[in-house]
Amino acid sequence: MSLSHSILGFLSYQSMTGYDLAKAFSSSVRFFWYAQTSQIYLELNKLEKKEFVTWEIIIQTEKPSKKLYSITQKGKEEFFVWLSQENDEFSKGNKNAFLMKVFFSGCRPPKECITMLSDFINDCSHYQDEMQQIPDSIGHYGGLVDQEQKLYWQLSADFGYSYIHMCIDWARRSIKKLEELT
Amino acid sequence: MSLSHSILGFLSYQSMTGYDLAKAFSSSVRFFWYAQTSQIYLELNKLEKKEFVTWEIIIQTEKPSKKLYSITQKGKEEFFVWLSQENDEFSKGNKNAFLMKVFFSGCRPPKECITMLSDFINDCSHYQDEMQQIPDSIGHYGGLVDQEQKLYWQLSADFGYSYIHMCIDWARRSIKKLEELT
DNA sequence: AGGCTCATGTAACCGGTTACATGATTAT
DNA sequence: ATAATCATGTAACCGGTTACATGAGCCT
Repeated sequence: MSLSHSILGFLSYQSMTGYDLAKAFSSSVRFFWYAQTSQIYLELNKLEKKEFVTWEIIIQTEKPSKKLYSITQKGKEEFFVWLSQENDEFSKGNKNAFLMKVFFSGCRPPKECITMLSDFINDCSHYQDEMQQIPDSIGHYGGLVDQEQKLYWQLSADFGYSYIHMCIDWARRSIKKLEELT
Repeated sequence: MSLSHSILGFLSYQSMTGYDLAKAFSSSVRFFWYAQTSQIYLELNKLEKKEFVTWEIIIQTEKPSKKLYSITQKGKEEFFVWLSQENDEFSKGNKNAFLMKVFFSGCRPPKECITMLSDFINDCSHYQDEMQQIPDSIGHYGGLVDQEQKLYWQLSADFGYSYIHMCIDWARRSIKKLEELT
């Protein structure tokens, strides 16, 4: 369970509403953890039951009222335990339907796989563009934290850039190999 | 749902038992789709209900009897529909708990993150070694299919190699950046 | 007798998705 | 009016995990 822990992570920066959290997710970590708004509200309820967060109603005059969630001491402890836990990224959790299709593409004309790979490159490029905006939005939230925190944000974003770059390179190489077939 | 479709993919090569499928998965596609043995049996039942597969009991003298599954015409059609469907790999399905930890590591000493990244590199190397064995096991199954099919297997494996190489490079760069902090 | 490979499942659970549902306030 | 933004949820579903359970036949 990583969504709940990353919610705790964001709340450790400052208190936030479910709506704020949804925006924070989509403007920073969505390239490695896309979180649905509805799911965030569900997780907040679960975290409340575990006493990792509390909330208070904030009445606003110009906007609808909102529930401002804060992390508890218990929540902070849970967060730090999670942070220092070992994780095995490579043995589990990699589900790549696209690669599965590549794997099984021997039964159809090479041209179809080339098209699929071209589409993939387009998706990559599109995603690359979207990711360019992430540093801006991180800058927007950047006021909350010190310079050192930003370095870690940068590291995770670098992974994203490197990954997408690798994907494009691989797809181009693959297309070349398939074109040699014909 | 990609597990069920990749089961159909394997069955399109030849008829297999659940046990065979589990071995085929773990010796070929496990680096981008780890499948539990029990899950494979569950999926086979579902595929049977949808009339995508049929089975017959094979009585063996030296070994326990087994259920040999075969793909039906309906199953083949379903498989090809899946193959030619568009997929958006980048907007969904990327859940990376490790990157989440990197993202939130600003609140702890850089040394701890460096350790985490070193462990990550070790995991990568270990995984890299495991992946070296995949071409051999693909060769073992290779008798089933023609040379062209093998190219696609190679492409998907190349993705794996490139990915892991990228991971190691990124982790090394990140460690350097963190060491500059101290 | 003990361990290995071969072989097949069931049950409880869980994180996450999809779709649906609602309502306040502000700006045009 | 009506669209956009702000704001919060529920219900049904689903793919996959974890843990458990069983048993045949072979080898030493």
